[in-house]
Amino acid sequence: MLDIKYIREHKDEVIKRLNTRPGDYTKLVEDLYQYDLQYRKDLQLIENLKAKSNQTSKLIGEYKRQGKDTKEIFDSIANLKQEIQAKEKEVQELQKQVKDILDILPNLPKEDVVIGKDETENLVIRTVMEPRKFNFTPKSHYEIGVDLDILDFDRASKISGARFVIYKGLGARLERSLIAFMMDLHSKRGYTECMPPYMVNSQSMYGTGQFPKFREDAFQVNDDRVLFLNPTAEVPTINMYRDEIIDYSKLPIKYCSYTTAFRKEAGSAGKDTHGIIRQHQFNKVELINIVDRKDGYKALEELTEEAEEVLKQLKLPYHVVELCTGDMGFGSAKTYDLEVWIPSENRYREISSCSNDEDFQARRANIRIRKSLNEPLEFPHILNGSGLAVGRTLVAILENYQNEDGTVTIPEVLRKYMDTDIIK
RNA sequence: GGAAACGUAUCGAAGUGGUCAUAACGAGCCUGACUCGAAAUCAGGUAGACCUUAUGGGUCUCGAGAGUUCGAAUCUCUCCGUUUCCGCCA
Repeated sequence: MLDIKYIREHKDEVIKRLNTRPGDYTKLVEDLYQYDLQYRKDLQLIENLKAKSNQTSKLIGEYKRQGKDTKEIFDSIANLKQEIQAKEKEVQELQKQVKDILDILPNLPKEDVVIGKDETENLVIRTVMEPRKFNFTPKSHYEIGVDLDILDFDRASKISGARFVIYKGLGARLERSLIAFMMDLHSKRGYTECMPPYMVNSQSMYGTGQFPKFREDAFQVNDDRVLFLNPTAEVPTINMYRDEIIDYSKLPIKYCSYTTAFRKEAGSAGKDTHGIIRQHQFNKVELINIVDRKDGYKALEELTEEAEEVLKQLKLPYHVVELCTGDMGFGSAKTYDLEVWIPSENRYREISSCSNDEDFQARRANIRIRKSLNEPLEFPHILNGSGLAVGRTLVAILENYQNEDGTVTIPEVLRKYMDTDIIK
């Protein structure tokens, strides 16, 4: 959520910066500005009335104790009450209009982020490892997976429908090994391991920015209460601190959370229908940082390098892309994507997205930092990054490590987890 | 699943319709005094949000929401959560 106070004083700048994202935010921000202006005007009015009413009500108590007559006071208070009630509805309505707009405004892109309309204008920052030259035509991961009988799409669709898969045999073990490998790596480097709940409430979905705008992409569980399947470990991990005041000495807070993530993939019908690139259910190790606002961008570089370390150790070719304003997520102020080389597609595909949301989520989730007793509370910067998407990492391994005879060599760092050096 | 109790500040806890909500009483924490230093003791201080032409003034918050009332932490309803006992279960 953007800071309403900032919008009041920098309306035109806010419009200009938001409009570097897709869509036109001019009217929305102008409306917001007007609603807020009227809201504050009415709020003052009503607060004055309430002050008067509070004072008068106190008099009743005193008069009664002293045995005085209270009729006059009752009359004057009845009038006040009517006035307040009439005005209160207006104020609440205005307040709701302000909040409704604030809820759906995305974060301001950081000033230095490259301005562009979509992913074609993203900026490649660095490329690590040359893609391997194949002396045969590389197969796709789903061909490899089916041929080796480690991925089963047909039966998964019998059980659950489209966009589900069954990992079998060494496929299942590879997925499990990757999770363990990633968690081991990050926890050795200062991240606290975390396995949060897979079902979250709507306040949590609001706190990290999924709701209200992206409600249609969430799986909803309707039992005797309403819960949502975790769409990314970012949601439960960051919401651990919702409505909490964190002591400055606890910073930086760094978690690596492993969860299965669930997404409806609403609006991506027809995209990546083959294979496991885009599933309703997938495993992900997520890195979360909560840091002082002055450290946010240093932390973004470090977090990105931490995610890159996974690819480096697996010896997978990748590049780092700075997303342009047109391709950034809702809450992000600046994002680096890691894209891994996919031989069968002859291109790089996203395998991690590392963002600094600055105080956008902190403000929504009401997470604050106390530096000292006589300083006002501050919102921290909150960062998230995949470290990595496990299913897509498995895809990259199957494809990049495939051999001409249809077998797949296991990357060295995974062999102790896999207990074998080849899938055949 | 059955039964009951409870939700007040950092924690414990009092308050059961106005006179104690910045909030009693304990504890913790911070500052100062005493001390070579520490402990002990003593003194003071220890919410947050919002509005405001602001060395000041005001509104809101007792799990959340709604209701009754001139007035609600206190009474009523709904929801959420926690704990205990029984049942069931990995």
